[in-house]
Amino acid sequence: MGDPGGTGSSDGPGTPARRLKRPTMSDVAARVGVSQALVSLVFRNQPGASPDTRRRVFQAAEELGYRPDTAAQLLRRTRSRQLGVLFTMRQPHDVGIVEALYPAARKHGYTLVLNAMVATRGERQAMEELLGLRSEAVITIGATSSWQHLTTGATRTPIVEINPRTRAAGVDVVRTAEHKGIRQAVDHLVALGHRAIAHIDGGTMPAAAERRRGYRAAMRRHGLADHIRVHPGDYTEESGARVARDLLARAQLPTAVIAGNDRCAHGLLGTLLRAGVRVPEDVSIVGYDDSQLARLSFIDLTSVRQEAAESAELAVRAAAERLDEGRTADRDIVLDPTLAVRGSTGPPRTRSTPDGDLLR
Amino acid sequence: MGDPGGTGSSDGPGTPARRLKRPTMSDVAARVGVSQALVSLVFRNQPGASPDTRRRVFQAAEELGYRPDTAAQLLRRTRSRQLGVLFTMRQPHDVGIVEALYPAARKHGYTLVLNAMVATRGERQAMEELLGLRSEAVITIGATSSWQHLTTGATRTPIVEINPRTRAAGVDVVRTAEHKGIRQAVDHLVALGHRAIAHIDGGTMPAAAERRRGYRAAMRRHGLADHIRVHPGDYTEESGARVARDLLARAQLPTAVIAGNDRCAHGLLGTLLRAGVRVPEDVSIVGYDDSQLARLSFIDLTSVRQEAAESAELAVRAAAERLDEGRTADRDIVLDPTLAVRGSTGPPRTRSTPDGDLLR
DNA sequence: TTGAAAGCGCTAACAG
DNA sequence: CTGTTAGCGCTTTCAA
Repeated sequence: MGDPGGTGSSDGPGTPARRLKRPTMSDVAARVGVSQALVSLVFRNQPGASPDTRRRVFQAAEELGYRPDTAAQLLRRTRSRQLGVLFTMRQPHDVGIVEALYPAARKHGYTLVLNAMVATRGERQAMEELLGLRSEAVITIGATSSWQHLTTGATRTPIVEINPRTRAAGVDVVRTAEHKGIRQAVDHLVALGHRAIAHIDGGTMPAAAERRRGYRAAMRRHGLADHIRVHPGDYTEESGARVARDLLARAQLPTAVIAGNDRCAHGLLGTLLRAGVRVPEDVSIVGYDDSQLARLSFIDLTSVRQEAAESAELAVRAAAERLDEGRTADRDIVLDPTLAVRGSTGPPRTRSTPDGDLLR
Repeated sequence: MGDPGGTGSSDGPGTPARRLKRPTMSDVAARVGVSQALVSLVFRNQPGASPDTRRRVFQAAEELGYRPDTAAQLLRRTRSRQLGVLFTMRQPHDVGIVEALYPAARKHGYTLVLNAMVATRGERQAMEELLGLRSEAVITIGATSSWQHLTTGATRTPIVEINPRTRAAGVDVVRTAEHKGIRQAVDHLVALGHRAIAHIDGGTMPAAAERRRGYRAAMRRHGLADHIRVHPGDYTEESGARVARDLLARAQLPTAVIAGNDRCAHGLLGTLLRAGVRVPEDVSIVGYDDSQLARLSFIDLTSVRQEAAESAELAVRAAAERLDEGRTADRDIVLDPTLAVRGSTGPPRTRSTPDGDLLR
């Protein structure tokens, strides 16, 4: 092996990046003996070339190792048909949405350009790049809208925000009816006989405020206002673990806890189990997201489900409506979550303590 | 709010994608009263424009909402200075590498183009797209090299594979000395007094074969050939959970298990804990990757560490060497892992069973 | 069914 | 310091 296709070692060190030019459409055209424009036709599957020509074009392309140049296509085409995606890789549910975005985009005739938000590269810079790459619209997942000002002016790129952390005007939003999800969780626990139901919130994370409000409202609806306990947290395992340690240090545990998301629930569950607390016998736990984590056999977490595929499809559709159908009014799409009941919730143990009220 | 920047609602439905043309360099140039080329200079921070001109150019650009067009830059520039990244979002360690790739690329003057491998879009298609986007080189993470044939011919794009699943010629590889990692794990366990040390392998996943071989070799080196037990698995939590259930069904548990990666160890740990087995008192567990999972307080997994940042830096450097220094010979870069000792390993309980040998 | 020609928005080389 | 010129590789329109 070593050097297929080339007299090769004429590059020595000190010869930066002198690679053979990659073949262009004109090269293919020349080889077949047709015009370059016709080759373009063939590659775009447009009518107007004889079957024989098509065959010869493809064959020549193959022989030359020709590959269409996206930059040139993008530059010349009226539409890029690309959607930018701004996402984080650390939340399992967000990853699920990204994965679901691929088929959704394809269905609407779009292609995806990913851009991750990582610590060393803010949301803002990522958005900037996406816009430079001719994304016709940008879909953000769990972002903070801190780039709002970037997309002002005459050429406003449509933005669709999935589960945004903050609310912004002039964009489409696809989100979950968080209060309904939380209410289902509370209803489920109350139906099992729980009263002391605590909540670990998500601080400033996406949707955390609504989940917190939903929890309070649902508790009050059941006449359990006195049992409302909100423990500050975020969407990480360690915040769940920390709350677990706090709870363990107290005289009484609540009989049930609704975590801000699955990762937080995981930390709570793991820490409680380690301490010898049984789940759900001693404490019931509910997560949020119904991510892959929740479905693991040894975690088996009751969790509020938001369909990633549905969010993805609706987000792409919202973008397509602006782009292809000229919609200009903002859309606020709210999805109803459902509760996936699993093994982490069950009836509370009726304690034989003299004081009848738990965690009072 | 509703319609900032525009007389607005002249688009109605049925007017697909009629957005105002975005401003170009010429527009900026016209507004300032200089040539377009000069604006280009300014934006590239090249010498050759007066401070005053620069200021005015930037101001005009700001007012117009001008943003450089990447497609045009890419098309015209001799070099794209873009590196394609082919990755999966489901392995925590791989995500860590992607994150580390951003600063590494910037340091060498490159930009990253991400392309995820998801179920509905094979490795091959992802690689195809990356090449179309003018990536000067492609870095893959945990891939199978199934795209090998795509990059043949005269214009070979350099490929750097981080922790590949299969071995290929004509590419650079950055990988871990797996046998050393496993050996450290075995040494650590043996030093603690363990003899019955089992291994859950990773099937066809990246590096699994070498870890398996390394395990066998290390066990033999300690004269523990009779205790070699390889349980088939993969790199998911459920495979660890399944092995845990298998082990629990037997008379004797091994005193220690080395899992194929952290996710697998997590499944093993979680399932054993649920069954009332204590870790590390009854069973010690070692993971592999030292991912964020391993560091969680309630998991606290002894694990073989591979530095994501180091892999990322070396991969970018390998690409840069080919691109900027004309290297043509393949490189095989092997990193030494270290063992991060945490709470999931400890001395085995000396059992009071008449038979002195465990799991015989 | 095919071809010619005109650019997309920018960079790079040169000339003033 | 600034302007002119010539394309990058492709799509699009118009003619043949």
